[in-house]
Amino acid sequence: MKYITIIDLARRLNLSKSTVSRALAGDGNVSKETQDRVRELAQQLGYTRNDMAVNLRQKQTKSIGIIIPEIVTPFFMHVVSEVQRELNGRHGYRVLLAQSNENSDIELANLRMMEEFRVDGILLSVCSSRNNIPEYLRLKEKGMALVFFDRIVPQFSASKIEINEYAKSVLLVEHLIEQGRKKIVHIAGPEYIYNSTERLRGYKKALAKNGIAYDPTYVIPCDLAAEAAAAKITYLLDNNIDFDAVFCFTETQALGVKKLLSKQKIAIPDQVAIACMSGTTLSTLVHPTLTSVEQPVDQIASAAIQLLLEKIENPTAEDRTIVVDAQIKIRESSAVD
Amino acid sequence: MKYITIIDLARRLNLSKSTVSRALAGDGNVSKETQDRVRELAQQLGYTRNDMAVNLRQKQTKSIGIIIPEIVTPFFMHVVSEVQRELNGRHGYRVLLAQSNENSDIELANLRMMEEFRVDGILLSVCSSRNNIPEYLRLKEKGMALVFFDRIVPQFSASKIEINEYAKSVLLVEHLIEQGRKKIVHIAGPEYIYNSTERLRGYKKALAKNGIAYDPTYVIPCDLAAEAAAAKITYLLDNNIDFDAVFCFTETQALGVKKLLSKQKIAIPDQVAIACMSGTTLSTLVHPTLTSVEQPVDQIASAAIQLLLEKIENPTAEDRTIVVDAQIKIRESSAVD
DNA sequence: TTGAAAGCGCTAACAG
DNA sequence: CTGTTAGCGCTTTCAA
Repeated sequence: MKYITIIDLARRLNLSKSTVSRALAGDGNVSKETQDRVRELAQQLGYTRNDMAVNLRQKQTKSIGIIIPEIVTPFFMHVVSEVQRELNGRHGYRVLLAQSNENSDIELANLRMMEEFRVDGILLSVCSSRNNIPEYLRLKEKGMALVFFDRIVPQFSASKIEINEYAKSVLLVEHLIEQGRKKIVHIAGPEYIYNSTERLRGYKKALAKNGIAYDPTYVIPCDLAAEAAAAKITYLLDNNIDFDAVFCFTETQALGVKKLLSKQKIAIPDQVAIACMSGTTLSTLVHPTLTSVEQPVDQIASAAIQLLLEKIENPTAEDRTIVVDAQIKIRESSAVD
Repeated sequence: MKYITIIDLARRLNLSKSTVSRALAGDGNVSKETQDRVRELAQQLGYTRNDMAVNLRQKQTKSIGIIIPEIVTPFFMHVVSEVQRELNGRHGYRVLLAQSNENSDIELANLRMMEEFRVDGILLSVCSSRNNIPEYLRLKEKGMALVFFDRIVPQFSASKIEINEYAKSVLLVEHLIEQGRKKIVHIAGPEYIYNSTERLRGYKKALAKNGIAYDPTYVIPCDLAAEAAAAKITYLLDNNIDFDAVFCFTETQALGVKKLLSKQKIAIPDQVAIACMSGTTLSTLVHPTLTSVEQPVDQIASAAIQLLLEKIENPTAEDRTIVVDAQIKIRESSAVD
């Protein structure tokens, strides 16, 4: 594939390549007339700038990396897609994506890969808030623009987009309480995910606010799989521990719980309500009894871009945290919705 | 961020940069001893090659683009993720992703963007099998490596990964028939998506094979939204058209249908069974009555990579089509599953 | 086995 | 306003 270069243009116009370059860049130091001539020919010949050459010269790659824990949750993909759109279009950045499959080792490999690709910055949502801290530190000290989002690392100082999981959680649990639920089980996320500890905090707060005693029996840490959540519920049933609601960390867990309760002929939501937070189309379509919360994807994306570009432009800029206070919209679907 | 270059290495070792380059490349024309010295220092100083320089020199970008119609269906993301992993790892390619949001104009913009980024090849799953054909042609004639997958364009000659929708469809419909269903509605996809016409063909074939008369009333073209599918079913109900099964084009449609039937107090699957093809975790967890089919994601990904690299290496290579005959696994969930 | 030199396409001093 | 020159980091002849 033969591409037109500024040299081609220069030759045809009897100009030096510098002038052509300037004309194309809209430098100002070039006569209106030549500028027009150059641009017209460029247009006509279908010239497009060779970014590799520019980047080599400029010592940047004009590309950024996004690393997310997994790709099945539509939330992440929505953010990625939005960031991509914005960064491709307005800023001319290439966006490289990698997913870690909830595995810190893969995450590490992904970080290394991005570094090898010499991306100008990395948007990161972590698998675990402890496993790769030394690597985050190394990158940061090396001057890599590194911005965390959603799954952040609380004890690591960096720019972050934090989602107010605590507030969301309080709201959701209070919503259950308002419906008369008092024995609310919390299928929590693993403690190495910060979001999960925040949600737990919200859960406790909601109980306290409403004068319901906190019972540790009702809080069950659990990994992210549907089966794991189902197993926890089975345990409760087997031990005759009574409950009237289940608040899950993830949608997947909620699905697992729902499946199990159905199998046990336990009426949803008459006997037990199920809740989780999520912003997916699927879940609201699907869960007869699911209360959900919407994530402000666009806000998150644009905040992430802002902080990232800030760091890219000025690597020594101060770290900033933007807390996205979700437009919390409780959306209760009826049993047949 | 200061990076070590071969010149740095050369200086410290009193060698020319050519020799260093050769040593690093494992050229062979360099003494074992210098080779070792170079490599050791490189290792020690954390040298990594600057791909931009290489690519500029080599006149390629070592990057490919993937354009998919949407990102919500996990199937696409699984393929993307797999291609990414493989291409990043083994082949050192960067992978750029873009989604067209089921809109041919956006798809066109995405194609243009990939071209501007000078990707070495494009993996494409189209929105419509007619709207952008002139653009596909232009790219192909320009020498761009272009490989279609899943959502292909039958009348356009190019390398493709085709999924045997016909066979899958026959199987699924026959499965319904075996259960005693005779009045099977087909909520079809729009005719500008090839896969949808293939599935329709399969539907007809299954009926014919089993001696069931084909009734056009039962075939309802429908766009991809859940609401659209629900509306079609409403129409059938309002007009007292009797049916005992619904075979949908997409999972989303199936969800819409399910929702509507529930609302109308129609028992699933006792009165009406719902089926669609899909390979998502969600759907099997979620649909009490859904029969699904698994997509061989890895096969698709590796076939796509193979054809793409083939075209990149030799742009004049003949077009090839690989038909992926899904490992068709009917997975029937019980009502409480 | 090694080095010197050219060049990929572009930008940015510097000079005129 | 325009041209000359140098150089980003690397590979690849061509000579030695």
